[in-house]
Amino acid sequence: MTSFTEENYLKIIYKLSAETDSEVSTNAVAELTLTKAASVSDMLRKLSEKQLVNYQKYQGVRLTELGEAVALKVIRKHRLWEVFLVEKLGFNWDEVHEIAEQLEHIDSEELVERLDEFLGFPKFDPHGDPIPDTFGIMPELRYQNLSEISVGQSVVMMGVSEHSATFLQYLAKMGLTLGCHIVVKELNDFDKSLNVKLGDLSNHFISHEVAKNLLVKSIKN
Amino acid sequence: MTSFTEENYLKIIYKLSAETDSEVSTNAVAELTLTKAASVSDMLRKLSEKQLVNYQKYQGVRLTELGEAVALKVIRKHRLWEVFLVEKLGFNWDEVHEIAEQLEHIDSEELVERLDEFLGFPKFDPHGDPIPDTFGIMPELRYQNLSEISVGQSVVMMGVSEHSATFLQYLAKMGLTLGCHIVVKELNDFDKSLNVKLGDLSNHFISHEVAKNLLVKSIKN
DNA sequence: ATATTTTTTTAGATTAATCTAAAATTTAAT
DNA sequence: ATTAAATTTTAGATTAATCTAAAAAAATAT
Repeated sequence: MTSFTEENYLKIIYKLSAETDSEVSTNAVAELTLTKAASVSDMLRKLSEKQLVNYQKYQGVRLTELGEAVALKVIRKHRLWEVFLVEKLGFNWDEVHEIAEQLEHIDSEELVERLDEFLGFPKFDPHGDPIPDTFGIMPELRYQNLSEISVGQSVVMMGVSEHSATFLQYLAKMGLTLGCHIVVKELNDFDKSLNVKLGDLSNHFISHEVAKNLLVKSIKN
Repeated sequence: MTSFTEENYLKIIYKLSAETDSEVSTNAVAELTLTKAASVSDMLRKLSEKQLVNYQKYQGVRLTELGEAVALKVIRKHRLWEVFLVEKLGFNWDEVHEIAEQLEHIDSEELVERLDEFLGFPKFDPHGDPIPDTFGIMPELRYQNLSEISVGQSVVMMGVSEHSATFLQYLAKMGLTLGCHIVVKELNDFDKSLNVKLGDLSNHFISHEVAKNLLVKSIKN
């Protein structure tokens, strides 16, 4: 069995591995778990004993296949519950993360499968993140950041890579929701900020910081 | 804040208090929490410091108003989630207890209220137990046990006072579900077992042990 | 190549929840 | 009203997860 705490470590190691595609450092894990490096060292030793990670002192950590399977199950549950909260209970996309952080640790395979079915086997969560299937398989979607798009291009918003409530609220207020069309009108060289026109024809100023966290797909002409 | 563990203690003290309507003994709590009396003593001291229970050494324990409010919130969540699992996800009534034991500790007022609304503000859970409202108010329903019903009487099944999966499966197999009509045909004096006829006209033998755990309401003629 | 800085690990404590064994208190029985 | 039995509490350990401070290792800079 994996504890609530162990699951959180695995989830975070998974996330960091996916970003960097190499060994994950103790400090990086400490930052996301909101603990100290000393605590992480302890936990990595323990996860290593349980065959959930490959860990060599001072050399960083990687998930084993087993560890990755556990992490993907937690991520699957997190994302399915987020869909439930938004689609069925009417929460906004900026309100569901904290609750899903709790629900993701509920332990019942049967529950997950029935929830999946109840929701109509969704493929993406309310932030556009893909939902792993029962076998932990999740399509790797290679979207671009809005910050990489050149002037004149049209794109569709497919996801966000930052999930804080303030960020999500800011986007919603601007009308930036999943699926919306964006045309890059101007790129301001000095700070890389953008002027964009949305599908509803409204114009907006988007900072580079924000643009980096918007995942988009080019529209094929 | 109350921990997962503290909430379980409060819930169990609530249950035992409701049954006996007097101070609850350390041993009784130990039995239901599946811990030892020594552990319970420790926890009672701690809950007492937090003003959640009134506790005098060697004299048993009672919930304070605060403690009762917390217990009722947990019970509300447990029963609402059970309704969700049965009504929305299609679980049987004997499959939901363990899962609800986990879900009842999810901490979000907003979630509970929205879930309640989503379910249509149910008044009873799948076992016939009443669901406390937002304010912790729960009608006290004075049903009779089937074991107290005399020969010739007609009753409707309103609930069960035993929630184990085996018991619930046994009832379901016999056709004893909430709302079903029962006529007591015979009382066998030597073991107090009953012969009954159900609404579907099937006849059944019911042991005293089972009859004691069936909550019924007389039909007014 | 050595010294300095940064990162990581170890050592030793702390907190929550539990346990066993022993002591204290209450209840029951003669 | 004692004594015996049952219940409850305390004392002292244990486990999981965390911490701070110090030591060790790795990375960086001169």
